[in-house]
Amino acid sequence: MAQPKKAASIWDVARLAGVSHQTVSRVVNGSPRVAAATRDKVLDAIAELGYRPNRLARSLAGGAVESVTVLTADTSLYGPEAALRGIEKAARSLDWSVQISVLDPADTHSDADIVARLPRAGEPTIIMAHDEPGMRAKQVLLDTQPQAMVAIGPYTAEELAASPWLVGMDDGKAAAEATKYLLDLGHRTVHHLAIPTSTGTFGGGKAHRAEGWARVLREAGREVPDPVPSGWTISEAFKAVQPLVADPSVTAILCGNDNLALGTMRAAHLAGRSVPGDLSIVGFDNTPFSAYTTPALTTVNQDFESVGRGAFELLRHRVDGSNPRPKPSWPEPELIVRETSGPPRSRS
Amino acid sequence: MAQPKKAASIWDVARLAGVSHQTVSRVVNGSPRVAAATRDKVLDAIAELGYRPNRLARSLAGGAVESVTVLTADTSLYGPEAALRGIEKAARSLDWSVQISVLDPADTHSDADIVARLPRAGEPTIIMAHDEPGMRAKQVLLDTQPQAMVAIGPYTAEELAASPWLVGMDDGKAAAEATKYLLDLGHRTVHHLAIPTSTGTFGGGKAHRAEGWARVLREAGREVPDPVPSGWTISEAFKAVQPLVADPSVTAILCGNDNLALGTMRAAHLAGRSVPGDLSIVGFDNTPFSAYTTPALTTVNQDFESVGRGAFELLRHRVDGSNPRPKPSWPEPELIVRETSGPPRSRS
DNA sequence: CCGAGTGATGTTAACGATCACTTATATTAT
DNA sequence: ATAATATAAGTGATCGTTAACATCACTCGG
Repeated sequence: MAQPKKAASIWDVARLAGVSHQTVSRVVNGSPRVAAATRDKVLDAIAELGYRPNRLARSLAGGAVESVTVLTADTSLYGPEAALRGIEKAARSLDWSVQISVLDPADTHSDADIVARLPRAGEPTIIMAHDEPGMRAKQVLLDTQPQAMVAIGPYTAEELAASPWLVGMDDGKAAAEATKYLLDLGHRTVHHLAIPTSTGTFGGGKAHRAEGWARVLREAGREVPDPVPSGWTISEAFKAVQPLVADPSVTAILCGNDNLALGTMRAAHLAGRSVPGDLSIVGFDNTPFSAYTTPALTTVNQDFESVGRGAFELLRHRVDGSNPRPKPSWPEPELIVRETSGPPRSRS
Repeated sequence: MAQPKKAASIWDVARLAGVSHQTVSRVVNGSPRVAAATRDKVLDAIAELGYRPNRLARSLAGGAVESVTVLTADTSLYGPEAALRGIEKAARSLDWSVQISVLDPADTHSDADIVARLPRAGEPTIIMAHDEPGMRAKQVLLDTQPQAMVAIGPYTAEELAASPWLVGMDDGKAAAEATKYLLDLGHRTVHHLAIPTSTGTFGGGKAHRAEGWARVLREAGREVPDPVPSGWTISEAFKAVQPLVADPSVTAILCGNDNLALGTMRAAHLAGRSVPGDLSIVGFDNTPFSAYTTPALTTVNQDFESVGRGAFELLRHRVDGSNPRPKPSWPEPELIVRETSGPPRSRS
């Protein structure tokens, strides 16, 4: 039944309580310099008017910042989605608000476009830098407001050392482990169905997972087959992986993520190849569905939610330096062996 | 290399261009009352300083609103996530910004807590009202700022007529169709693995999908088995559905969403029941993975993204009345028959 | 040749808060 | 009693923008 008139401001509260607006501000912000009696009067007035501070005005006036903007390209991907969840949780616990803005890979964003996403100059920002638009945005903000940005992405130890604004996991190492596991199982080599690289064009930019995989094969003296490029979606993977499942000499495929693995399983099934008998499949990310496919997917667990939280903490540190520089702290990627991987069928 | 000094304001631009700040404002907002020469001067100054308007200040000053807050309980669910994507796209195309705030089902939010999520009183808000916290938030905002809120949720025709702030799909009808389909296939009855109801306690609140299912069974004069309550996650479904898959008299299960269906498929597999031979399974939502499970899941497609876009348009209409009252326009839910459903094995 | 109309700018006052001071009152020390 | 010091509350400026109104220089019709 509230009249849709207009919200109460700090002045309305002050008038009703018979004090100055500044005193109201003190009460709202929990200043100790206010008499108990006055505080109660103000609190009553606040309750009666249903007053609540306008955050916009607050941050305009130079109060606490209390907001983060997340720039991401693909919210339907499990990784970014989980990381976003982590950011949101961490932010909420401190009463920060979270804005999201999606970078559409379809349209080309000028640098100005990207910056225009932010509600104001210097807005604290977290970028999901796992693909081309994300990398682009990362670069723009790095040039514009390096102190108020953090990027989430895969990294190598050297990259992390060089980039105090980077948070993420060592994808290369995780991929290496998974590859080693398959080799130890007795596979002659391991094929790779790869997620798009950060530059969009395969072979161009960084591809941490692919690099880790290739390194292990090289070190083991095995043949390094050409990685097969795929898009992010299951259906793209399904199409891309066809030549691999059709080739009986392929006995193990490391997939760039669980979506790709699911597409691969389906393709293998339709091609009449049994998993893991004829073909071992390993995914990446430990997406919720991966434990419930049949056969259940062997994959690499990644705690994206913790990474998101870590990114938020780092950002907070960089923006106001209040909290101590947080150390990245989350479980290392870990191989979870389920049912889609096994030794190759002994040949001849 | 930008000095992290401080962002340029409209005054800085004005000074550099040798005009008043208001003229800059006119240029920025595309007012026609500005001489071409002046406009150019201002534009140059803007470019030189890298100026961009501060949205906070803008909306404080009574400018266009340009922001929506989305209140949701579970971003990991496909429906809300897709709807959020739709909202974000629609918002972005109009240069609105999107805030999200997650209602944690774990903690109990007081009404004040919920309102405190909003950056300011009267903030345009979209609520995902598919569970208890969402319904609660819906009610609070309905009391507080009915003009600036829209809820997304399942509805029946009557509910929609009564609630000009509601957007969503007719889940009951969709569930009815799926049930009818299974009955037509020859199943004696259809069991139901149900998502949590909007009040959290099963049997309490609305459960549109369950109602549609039950109605069809009743109308067909079939036995209406007790629906089996499940949580939202695959693992909860896997546990909850055990009695159903263990019972050989159960030949068809309508699942409240595709996650539950996946859990059911897995449970059926482990129980040694073949799908669809021994057991038909139908899901809900047409989650991306559903086409790629083996066997591929029969499910009900829902265009959540369009619903999200519709919610945004409706909100915009309600907030400023500028655009015409949008009519809900998106595809009806549609049954997609794939491989998990078929006629029951002829008994005896 | 002058008042009205028009187009391009400038001026001032919000918007809703915080911050840095200043002032008034109460308490304590000398 | 008086100065020194806390403590409580008020005043005014400020943040970056927009809205509303004021001003100024022209042009035009009578």
